[in-house]
This record gives sequence, structure tokens and C-alpha cells, in this order.
Amino acid sequence: MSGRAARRRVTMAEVARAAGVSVMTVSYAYGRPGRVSDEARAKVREAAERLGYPGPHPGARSLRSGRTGNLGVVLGEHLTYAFDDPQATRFLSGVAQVCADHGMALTLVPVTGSPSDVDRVTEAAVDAFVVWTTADDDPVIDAISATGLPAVVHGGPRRDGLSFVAADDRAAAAAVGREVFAGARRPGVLSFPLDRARLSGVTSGAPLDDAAPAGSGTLPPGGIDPDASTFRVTRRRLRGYRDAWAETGGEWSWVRVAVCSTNSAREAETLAAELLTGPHACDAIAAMGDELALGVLRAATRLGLTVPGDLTLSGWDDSDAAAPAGLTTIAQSLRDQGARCARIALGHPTPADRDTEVTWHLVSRTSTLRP
Amino acid sequence: MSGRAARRRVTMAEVARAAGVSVMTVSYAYGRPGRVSDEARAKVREAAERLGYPGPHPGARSLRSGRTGNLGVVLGEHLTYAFDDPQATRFLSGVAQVCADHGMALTLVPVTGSPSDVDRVTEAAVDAFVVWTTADDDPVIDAISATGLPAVVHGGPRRDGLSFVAADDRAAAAAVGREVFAGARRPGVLSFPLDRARLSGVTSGAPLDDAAPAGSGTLPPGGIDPDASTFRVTRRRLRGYRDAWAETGGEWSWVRVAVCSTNSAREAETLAAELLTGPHACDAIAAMGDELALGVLRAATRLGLTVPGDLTLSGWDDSDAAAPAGLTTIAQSLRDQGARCARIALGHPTPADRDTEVTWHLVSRTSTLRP
DNA sequence: TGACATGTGTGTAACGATACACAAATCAGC
DNA sequence: GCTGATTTGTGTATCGTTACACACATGTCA
Repeated sequence: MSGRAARRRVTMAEVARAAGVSVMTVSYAYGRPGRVSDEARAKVREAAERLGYPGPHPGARSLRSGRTGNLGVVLGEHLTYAFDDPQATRFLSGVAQVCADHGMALTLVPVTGSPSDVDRVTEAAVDAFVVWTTADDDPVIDAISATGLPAVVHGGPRRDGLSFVAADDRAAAAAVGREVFAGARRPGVLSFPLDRARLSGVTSGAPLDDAAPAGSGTLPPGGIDPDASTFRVTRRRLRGYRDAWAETGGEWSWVRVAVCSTNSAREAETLAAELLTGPHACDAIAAMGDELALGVLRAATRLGLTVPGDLTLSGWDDSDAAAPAGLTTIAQSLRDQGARCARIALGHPTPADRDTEVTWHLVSRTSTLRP
Repeated sequence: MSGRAARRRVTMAEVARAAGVSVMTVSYAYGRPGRVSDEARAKVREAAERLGYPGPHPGARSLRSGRTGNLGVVLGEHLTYAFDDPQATRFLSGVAQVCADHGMALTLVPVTGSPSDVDRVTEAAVDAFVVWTTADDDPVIDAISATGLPAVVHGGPRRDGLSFVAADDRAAAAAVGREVFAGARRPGVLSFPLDRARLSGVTSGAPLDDAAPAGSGTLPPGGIDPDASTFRVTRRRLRGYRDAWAETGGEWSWVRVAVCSTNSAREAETLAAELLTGPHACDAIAAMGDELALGVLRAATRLGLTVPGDLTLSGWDDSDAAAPAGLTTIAQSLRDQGARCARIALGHPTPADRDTEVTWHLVSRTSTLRP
């Protein structure tokens, strides 16, 4: 199997000779069947079949024609993430739908933070890129820019020359923050990673630092500065939460922040346990994803806390599990957003893609119904 | 965005001129950095940066070198299926893991049953293929064969020259069939599609045809012949169920078969409702997927039937939802199988990949605990 | 019938890179 | 200081296809 001798590829010229036509006729027979007569097409097909010609060499075709028939999706995550993370999965489902509509294949370009990432991107034989949220300082963005191919960035960062699709995360975070923080005395936030380092941990929550535990994990000491996050989505959600808390008269430094390195309920549960215990246990937690919120819910249950009695809680995305859990959340269709990104990247945007903002809305459920 | 003028690509020759070195030096600087001196590499890098050279053209590189850095995965389904279907998702996660390990990108080639499918396959710029279950008579298989590239087929069909990975579905189906059919008087099977037509429907279940309703949907009249299914996996599971039922002394023609066109609980629920009502209502159902079994469970609940009291039930795959539902099922790691397919396709099989069969085991839970 | 459009086949010249072979410079070992 | 190995740079040929321009036959319309 692995050692199978590579059969020499049959070439178009050989097919042409066997069919008694010119090379161009063969080329047209494949690339623009209407350009040749039925008779010639049949001769070509027969010869190709007989010789075992697999069709035009994709590399040669793309070299000459400048098209590949591939849309590249760059994921700032491990490749398996594309199939494991529910948010990424829904986004990609939308991308895939549009690819299928246009007869394009989908190439997933894994980008895991190693120096060779840039090579992966430049080596990708694609006609356009869709980029799933990455950090402002990710060199991959510049590499994509350098290719000169159409590219659409979802979530961030913004760049001149690259299209951009995202919801207004700050406004949405403020909306859900108002709900979850209303009447809270000790708010908390469960955040996505702040930057490419993807450190996880819990801040101690000033101004009670003197009494508080030092915070866990590997986060640098001191509070979290929302403006310092290099992930645009994270940054804007943090700002939105800050806005909401400020509206209640609170200071951001009172807000304890836990940062998850992954979008998993498992990790969230561990971190939430820290937020929910000790002298500064949170009584309201805004989580940046439903998965994370479900982790909080599990931690709360284990600690004997009730939601919303002892703790109000919000998630993000309105995933399938949100409604059964009574989770207040932000609904946005990642699938639609994926489709939109793909349409723009492929040069077939609908009028709505151009003119309409990405929509979101607050879904209020019992998890924020403070008694 | 869509109308952006395509910038002309900077070529390697231009970089070479700007850097004051030969084209080959530039080529080596990218493709084999150890082949050139640090000094030359720095000059090249600087010139490339200055001119905005995006790196070697992937098409040209693959034309000349014969390698693309892509693994192609052919899905005999709509492209969104890759991200929507839980089974496909786990399989692909394993494939993705191995791709990442070897620095390969992953290209999903959608194959939806249209005549252009074959073109999609031959146009795919990949170094090897992994094929997710398709029908014996799918022309795509021949197209893949014709490319001469290494290819691994998961589930079926088998072909000379193509590697093959699958569990022993017949034995596994017999094992779970024994469990679910034990003590049953009116068995049923909820099946995946039988062939590329993907017709759905319910057989009436001989030998009581005279009294039975004609069966619904678009299935051809008469019973289902397990041996006639062109999907190897479906065929072998049907045979296994038949084996198990035969061991109880039953005849295959007594088994009512419902065929789902998709792997969705929704469709399964509708079909199961038919299996569970009427004069020949089933008291045991073997489903080919956990998703389908969960659909049966919902239908049973709606009809006021208890499991396993009124109905024994089995699924397949031991997905996350199986344990909470008490579902007897066949456990197999599709992720491992995906990884194995990818390793073989990329020419890096482990000894275990070569020598060991794909494993499965029966997981007995309450859904087959007939009182 | 002439003028002009349309349909169909062909030859030539790229597309942008890398494999290969060779040459010059450098280095190690004695 | 000589030999052979290693390092590093270069020129040439070529990978397999399609864009383009042209040639010729046929069809259409006034």
C-alpha cells in the first residue's frame, strides 16, 4: 500500500495521439466540452478510458489557468478543532454549503502557532481564503494578505484589503451583561483566550486582592485589561461586559475573570469552581460560549449552588444545549456567517451580504431570572 | 471586495534578480533552506519581503515536484455532512489529527451523486485519498483508482489497488442482534440507505403481507434483500442482523426493515412510528446508528411504549448520547479509524495499522434488558 | 451572391517552479 | 600541500496544461 510504485501519469498529449486529435481538442473536451463536436468528444473520451487517463493534472491546470477550484479555510486552531468544536463546526457547515453550491472543494489549512504556519498558508492551492478568528498579531494574516487572493476574515483581525465579517460583539456582550450582572455584587467573566499565548487561569479580583487567593494558572499577575486582548472577538466581548457592569456603577477591577484556553465545558468546570468558591465567590458569571456556561452549570451543581438563585449565568451562541439548560445567551447563526464569508470570498456575495450587518439577538432564559 | 483587481503575482525570478542571486537559490531558500547559506537566505528573505513575494506558486510547485501537501477526503455525501453528522465528524477528526502530525492540509471533496463528481475528484490537487464509505457502483471509486494516487477506502467498497479499513460489521451486527432480538417475536431493523438511490421507507414484513399495510415511502415492493445492498457496511450489518435472527430460528422475511435516507433522529422517528404501530408492530428494533436509535426512542415515548418493556432497542457507535439513554450499542472508535486511514494513505502506517484488525465491542445497556 | 457570424480544429507560447548536473569554493585529514 | 569530501551557487530542461490567435467550414441574412 504505502510502497506501491507510482504509476506514471498518462499525459494529455498521449490521449491526443491515441484519439487522433490535437492536444487542444483534448483540453477543450475536458475544460469546455461545448467547444468541441460530439464526435471529437467521444473519440477523446474513448482514448482516455483506454489509456487510463485520469483527467488534466490539477497542478498544471492551476498553473496555467490560475484557478484551483478550492476554497481555503484557515483555522487558528489545531486541525481537529474543525470537527470537534461545535462553534467551528457550525461555521464550517455554512462555508461548506456555499462551496458545494459553487462546485468548490474545501481545504482546511491548519495553523497551530508554529513558525511553519506561514508556509502552510502560502503552499495552499486555493482561489480564496476564509479565516476563522485569529489574533491581531498572527503572522498568518500577513501571509494571506501577501498572496493577493481574495480573503474574508471572520471575527478578526481587521486588515486593509481583507474583507471582514463579524457581529457587533461589544454591543451583544453589553446586552447580555446587563441581564446577567443586574443585581449582582460579585461578577465574574469566563473568557476565551486573550492572546496567542492562550494562557488559562483565574484573576484574583481586585480590590480585594489582599485577602484573595493569588489566582491560579499561568495568567500574569494583576487584572485583565480588556483592551489588551489581541483577539478582536474576545476584546470586544470583554469591553461589552465592562460596559454593562459600568452601567451598574461597578468598576471593572471588581470583576473576576477566568480564561479558558479551550472552548470546552471540562476546562470551564474547573475554572468555574475557582470563581465560585472562596471569600470572593461570584454571584453572576458571563461566559463567552454556551459550552463554557454549561461547564459553569456543572460546577455550580457540584457545589450545591442553584441557578439563578445563588448565581446568574449567561452563555453565548444559543447552541442546542442552551434552551434545555434554560441558559440566557446571545443567538447568532454561525452557519449563516460561514456561508456569508464563503460567498464573499468566492466573489458571489448577495446584496444582503454587502448591505446588512450580521445579526444577533439576546435570548433571555431562566438562568438570569434573579429572584 | 469581490471586484478587487487581482494583483499580479510576483515571481521567483523577480525575487532572484532583486536579491542578486539565481532563481535556484531562491527556490532552495524556500524548499530546502539547509541547501543555501545563511547569508543567501537572508538576502532572499529580504528581497521577498520587499517585493511582497508570497512564496512559491503552489500549482507550479506541485506540477514540477509532484507533491501537493494535501490529503483529499472524499465524502459520499453533501459537503455540510462533514460538519453536521456526528459519525463523519469523529472520523474526520482522526484524519485531521494525522494530517496535522505530518504537516498536511485536508481537502474535502464533496461527492453528491451528480455526474460532475468524477471531475471534482480528478481536479483535486492532493497526494492521496481517503474515501468515506460509498457504494460499490460509485464511479468515483474508479476515478480515484485512475489517478494512481494512494487511496484508502473506509467501510467500502473494496477494490484491488486501494487499501481498505473497516470493522467486521457482520460479526458486530450479529453480536448486537443476538442481544436485541433475544425473546423478540416481531423484529425490526432501522437501516442506512441500501444503495445510491437512497430511497427511504418501510417494508411491510412478510409473511403477514396479506394483512399488513403496503409499506410506506418509495421502497420497491417486496422485502429487503441484505445481499443486494451496494453499501458494503449496510449490507454486512443487514447480514449480521439476519444471522442473529436466524439463530433464534426466525426467518429474515419476518423482519420489518425501515430505511432512513439520512443519519438523523428526526427521520428515524417518523419511520420508527410506522414500525411501532399497526397489527405487526415491532417489539425489537436494531438500528444501524445511535442517532437512529434515539429517534426510535422518541417515537416509542410518544406512543407510550416503554424500553425495554415493550420494545428492545440497539444502536451503533456508542456516541455520547448512548450511555445516558441506556442504549445497547456497538462501540468502535471512528476517530481511530480515521487516523488509521490517514496514516496508511500518507504512507506512514504503524505496525498496528498493518497487522491489527479494527476493533469493536458490544456495549450492553438497559435498552435490551428484556424483563 | 456577398458579408458576416458561428462552430470547430490546430500550433505556439507561456504559466512558475524544481530536478538534475555541474562548477567553484571550502574544509578535513594526513 | 595534496586528496577527496562537503558546501554552496548556477544554468538548463522540463513538469502538463490552457490562453490566444489563427484557419477553415458552415450557416444566416439582406
